[in-house]
Formats: sequence, C-alpha cells, structure tokens
Amino acid sequence: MKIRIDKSSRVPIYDQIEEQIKGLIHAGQIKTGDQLPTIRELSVDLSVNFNTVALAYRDLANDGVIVTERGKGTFVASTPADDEMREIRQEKLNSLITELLQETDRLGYSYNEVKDAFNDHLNKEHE
Amino acid sequence: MKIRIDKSSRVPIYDQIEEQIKGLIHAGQIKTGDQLPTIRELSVDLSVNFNTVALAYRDLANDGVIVTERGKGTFVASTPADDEMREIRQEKLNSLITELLQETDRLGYSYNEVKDAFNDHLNKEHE
DNA sequence: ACTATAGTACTATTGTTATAGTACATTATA
DNA sequence: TATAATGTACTATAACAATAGTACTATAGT
Repeated sequence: MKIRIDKSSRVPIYDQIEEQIKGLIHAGQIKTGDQLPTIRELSVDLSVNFNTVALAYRDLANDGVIVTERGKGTFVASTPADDEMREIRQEKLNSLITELLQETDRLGYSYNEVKDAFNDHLNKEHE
Repeated sequence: MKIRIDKSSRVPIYDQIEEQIKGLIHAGQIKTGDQLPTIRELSVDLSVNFNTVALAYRDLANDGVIVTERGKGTFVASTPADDEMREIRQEKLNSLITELLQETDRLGYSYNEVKDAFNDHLNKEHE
C-alpha cells in the first residue's frame, strides 16, 4: 500500500487518501477482502492526524468502497466487474486532464502550446 | 479583460484572479500603463465580494505587478522584457503540467496512459 | 479474565478563504 | 466647492480543513 500525500496541495488530505485508495482498487492492486492499513498505522505512515484518516475511511465506508469492522480492521468491499472498474479509472484520468485543459484555457494557453509542453515533459522524463 | 473564475475550484478566487492577470500581462495582452478594471467593477463582473478582488490587487501590487493610485485606478506596472515574459509564461505552463503528472503518478497512471488520454482530448476538442 | 488493537464519536483550537459591512483618503469631474 | 469614484483598512461572521485530545465499543489473542 503505497499512498503518497502532498501536503502542499490544495486537495484536502482526506480527499487524497480517498482518491488513492479508490485508485488502488480500480487498478486492481487491492481486491475484495484485502485489509487496508489501520487508521492509526496509516496516520503514522503519512505523518497525518489520525482523525484525518478516520474521515477518509468514513467517507469510503459511506460510499461502500470499504467495509470497517470494529476491533478487526478495514477491508476492501466487493468491487464492480473488471471492465467497469477500468471505465471508472479511465473517467478519472479524463476528468483530471479536462481540469488541466480548462485551467490552461482560462490562463490563455492554446491547445498547441499545451500539447507541445506536454510532449516535452513526456520525452524528458520517460526516455 | 476576460477573467473567468471557477468558484467550484479549490484554487482560491483571489489566487485565480492574480494568476489570470499575470497571465494577461505575460501573454502581452495588457501592457505597462494599461488600466485594469476597478476593484468594484471586477467584483460585480465576477460576482465576487469586492474584498476578494481587493486582496488579489493588494498581492499583485506587493509583487510589483500592478500599480494602484487612489481615486484613479489600477494600472499595469512596468513589465520585464518580452523574452523574459515568454519564459515566465512557459514556466507556468510547465508547472501546471508537472502538477498533473505528479497527481497521475500518485494515482497510479502510467505515462503512456496519460499520454493516450491526453491525445484523445486534443483530437476530440480541437479538430 | 485481561490486554492490546480496531474503529467511532465527540469537543476544542487554529488557520484559511470568502463574504459582509463600514469608514476613510485621494482623485477626477461636474 | 460638492459629489462620485477609487483604493485602503478595518471588524465580524461563516464554512472548511487539519490537528489534538479524550473516551468509548467491539474484537482478537493470551
């Protein structure tokens, strides 16, 4: 379970935790019944208050993504079919990109500028 | 002066205003001496409290980006040379893309996934 | 039975963001 | 000179995010 938090991000920590756990599930890296780190464990891992992790877990439980059992721990709930998870995962990526494009648009960058800069990044960091 | 605010964004409104005004300057769309909308005008335009706009203008004035004169208005300060502005503009775009790539990385997407999804977007919205 | 471990549920405090309202100083204009 | 418009500077309030501390319930393991 590699969860990484960016404390300088404007995305709330509990939100980052939720998104990353959903991501691990939708990517098939953790599956129905797998145990998640305990609230206190994860809070130490991430150097974050345990109430913040508890909030993330509570939200995930409300969404039916995880199942919590007092005294035992927290587990991945039953998951959608693989193809549906792939779709969810793809949609999440699309929305991230849409957000970027909306912001670059507001800031006055053309599609070509963004495209070029993007390709530069990919070539640099992935050759 | 087309400034667009996304109230649902996690980026604070005053921050969006600052970034967009800097963007207009660095893109050469407004130049030294040009008058910006008044605080009250812009706040009505954006349907935002005028204190929020005042905060953005105060920050920009502290950064030396704009010059304010009581009773008269607010004006674009002297700007760096064109090539330097282009560089600043490019760096801003790069940092936006870097942030996206960091987030997709944290969420477990591969570079290729991001690249493909990105190209899909550009092809769809810009053909 | 006892203890450690889990999750749950509060209260309180701090900092940030946004809104609202008010008062004031300076400038332009009628 | 009087008035309107501009930026400045406060106070107060509300919502949200994160932290801190505490107490509780349920379970596992000895």
